[in-house]
Amino acid sequence: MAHKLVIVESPAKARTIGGYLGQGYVVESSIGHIRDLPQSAAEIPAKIKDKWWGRFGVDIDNGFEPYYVVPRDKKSHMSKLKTLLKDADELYLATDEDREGEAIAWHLLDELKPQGIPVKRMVFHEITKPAILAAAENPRELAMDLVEAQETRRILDRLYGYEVSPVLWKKVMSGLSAGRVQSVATRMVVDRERERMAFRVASYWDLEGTFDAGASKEPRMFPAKLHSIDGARVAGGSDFGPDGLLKAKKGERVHLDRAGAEGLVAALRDTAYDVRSVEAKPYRRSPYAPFRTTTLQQEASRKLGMSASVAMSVAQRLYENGFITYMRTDSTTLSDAAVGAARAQVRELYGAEYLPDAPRTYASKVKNAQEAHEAIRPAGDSFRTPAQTGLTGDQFRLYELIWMRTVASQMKDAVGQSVSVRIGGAAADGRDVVFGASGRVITFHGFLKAYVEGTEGGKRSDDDQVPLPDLHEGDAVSAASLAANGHETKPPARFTEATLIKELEDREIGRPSTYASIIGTILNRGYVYKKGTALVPAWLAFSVIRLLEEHFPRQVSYEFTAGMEDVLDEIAAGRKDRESELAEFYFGSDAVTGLKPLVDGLGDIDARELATFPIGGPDSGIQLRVGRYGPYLEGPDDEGTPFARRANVPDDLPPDELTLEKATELLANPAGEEIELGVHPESGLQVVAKNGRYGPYVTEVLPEDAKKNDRPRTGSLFKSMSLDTITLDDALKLLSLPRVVGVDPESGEEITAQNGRYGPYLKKGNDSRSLTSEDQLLTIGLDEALRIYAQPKQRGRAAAAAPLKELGEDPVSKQPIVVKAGRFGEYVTDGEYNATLRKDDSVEAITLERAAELLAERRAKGPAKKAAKKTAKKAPAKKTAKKTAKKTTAKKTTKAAAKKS
DNA sequence: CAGTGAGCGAGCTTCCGCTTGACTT
Repeated sequence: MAHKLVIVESPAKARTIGGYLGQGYVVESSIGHIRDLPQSAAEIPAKIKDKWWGRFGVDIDNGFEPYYVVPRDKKSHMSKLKTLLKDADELYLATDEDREGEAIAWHLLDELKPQGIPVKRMVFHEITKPAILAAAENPRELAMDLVEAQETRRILDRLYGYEVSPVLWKKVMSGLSAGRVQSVATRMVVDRERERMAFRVASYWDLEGTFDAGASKEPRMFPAKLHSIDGARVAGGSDFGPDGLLKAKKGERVHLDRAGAEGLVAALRDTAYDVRSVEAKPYRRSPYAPFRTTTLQQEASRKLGMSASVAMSVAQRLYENGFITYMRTDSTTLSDAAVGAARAQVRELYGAEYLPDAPRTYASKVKNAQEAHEAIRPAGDSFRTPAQTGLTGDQFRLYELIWMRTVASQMKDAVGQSVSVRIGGAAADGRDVVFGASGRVITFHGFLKAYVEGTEGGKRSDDDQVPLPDLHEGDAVSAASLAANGHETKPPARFTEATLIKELEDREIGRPSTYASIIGTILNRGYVYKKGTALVPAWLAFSVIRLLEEHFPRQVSYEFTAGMEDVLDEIAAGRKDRESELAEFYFGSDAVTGLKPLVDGLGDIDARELATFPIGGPDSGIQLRVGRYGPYLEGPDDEGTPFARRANVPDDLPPDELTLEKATELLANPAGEEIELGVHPESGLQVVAKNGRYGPYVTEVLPEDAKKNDRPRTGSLFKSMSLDTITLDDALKLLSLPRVVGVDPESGEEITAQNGRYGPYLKKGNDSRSLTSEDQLLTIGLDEALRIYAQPKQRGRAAAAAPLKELGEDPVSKQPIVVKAGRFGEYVTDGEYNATLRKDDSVEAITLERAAELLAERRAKGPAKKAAKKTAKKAPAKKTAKKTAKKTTAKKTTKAAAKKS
């Protein structure tokens, strides 16, 4: 039976639209993008693997032509779509009408290759029956310029991420990442912390009083704050800069200290006051726009305490079950049906007096908004109240929030009056002193009756009312009480998930579908960690951001994405082209330095210097260094040699709390967490257990008068031991290592047993043998040791690893294939070739077919053994080369340092 | 950052955006 095939992006949307279109249409979804650049080495097509640009999946030499692949988990879905297309007499590409949606439509076309049937592009911005029917009636052509713009974005992000990340692997730490969005997000967090570190606290005092307007007034008492003295404003928090100094010129502000404030209180003891001025202004507040992704995330955080990712997954469930419209949107527009539903609900719940005459519309505040969807609102042509939904828990609370916000957006303004009053009097010493009071009275609540936005950090909320008595100029008032209060200025607050997302959106960085995952990325990389709701940058982020700022300033500038968006708009409009824009970004032009020359010219970045941060100024002799195992401090030892003593920095110590005082304290007690186990019966020294760079170990505490070259004995805990359970007995055994097992009667050499980097082993001169268990270190006797030495040195691990699984015979080599565990993880081998299991494989799930496939791939790369022999010969040379390279870098560093000094 | 004797299957990390289940517990 022939039908028209309609493809949208989301399965939930496909269900709804299928209902609207009815007979004759089959509506399916693409489930997002269906193709992408190859994500990892395993996905890169064989024919481009050897090209220098192969790892990007983009033919940089040939117009930046992308190589797209259908990822493995999308293949079955694509064959499903192909099957549906076979019986279709028409294809409607109904993906979202934005840059990404247009690209998905084109990918579908390019991959499905429909033969001999009409293909139409169908677009709509709201999922209502009339809108869908109208869209089906009025299809358009694919906008290829828009697709070009999307490809430019995609390729630029790939070049950025895959070119800059490896720089970090080499210079900072393996596995790190950089990207157009995540690096700027990280930079924001780091910059905020830098501001906090540079912040100098200012302290200031003021006076607060309760004033009495007389028995006839209601309210009779009201609060007021000191405003000015002899015509000069009293300095408050906002008058101080981050340097702790007054921003205003002298004379314009009075800076009160404690003595000044308390003196003024005393001088005002008998003062009579009168009202100097009363200024009333109308207060009017319009409702907030309906939710889009970012505002929903912010309010879910402020009011419901949900993280961005939790809010999104709860919203996803609401969407899939038909309670709300799509939750990843940058639009605040409501469909006509939604406006009607909201207005009906206002009339019903609050009455006609809360309903404005005309529907309210909200223009998008987001500059690069693509508006493919509606605002986030309750679904349907009439809204269900939260109680009518039958929802519970988080879904209920989030639905209620969305429902209230949507209804409130169609209500009248809140109106009232705000009043500002000045009260003056003369102090005993003749100074003229003015207090100020401000109040707000809301006479008509309007939308505030339904919805009040949450606030950050104690700011005044929209519906706060502070009533003042009805005062008039010249009225006499008295002070019922006066108090001097001390205050300190506060550094700028750290970002939270919600405020960082807001900042990113304001700067046009990131998209609704990615805001929550951006936070996830910078948390996962260890750039940032959470302390309560605050995002705190790790020292690692300081290193990385410093490198990026110094060497990729354009790419990590806050304006980079906004500039890119402008270019993409030009491409979408057909005024610029992909190739020349990407060429400028990658190779550079007269105006900008390209990414490739930047990366190629990085030879002598001094990784050491990047990771070093002076504490308390350059002359303190104390610095923080970011090492492979986390941050640590270097400071002067007892003889004053700078940077000679080291101490760990606790993982959860925020950078702005690492002051010179704190660093000195940490250096004075570098021990960290020590567990005292008791006294060594022979040496009389205290034995302690602690965590070190190589894991938990025990050691002796040397007395204070120990010579400088005295080193305490140490020993790693066996794997069977733990810091929680270790006893003094265990520790004494560990400290007894290395243990002399005996003397080889043949050579006269001593055989010792000890623990090392590769586990327990025996040592006789330069000849070593691995042991199978750590306990053998304590128990092995001379006879057994000699027996071990009698055998030839084992290749590989001491015990030949038994195969984990036998799979059967390889179809090509006719050899049995087995799975083994190796140093680099599990692998399959037929005895000649070895192939490591990929990410998606597991020992349990692997089949003979898959193993044969892996081995075939491996074989295709050429003879491993010959290659291995070749490299074995080459290897020493390579090592030497590396060493020389290191030396050269070191020399360069010294030169650079010399130049500087 | 406690200190330490090999000889081996290398292979891969990473971007941003668009979407859901697939897993396991």
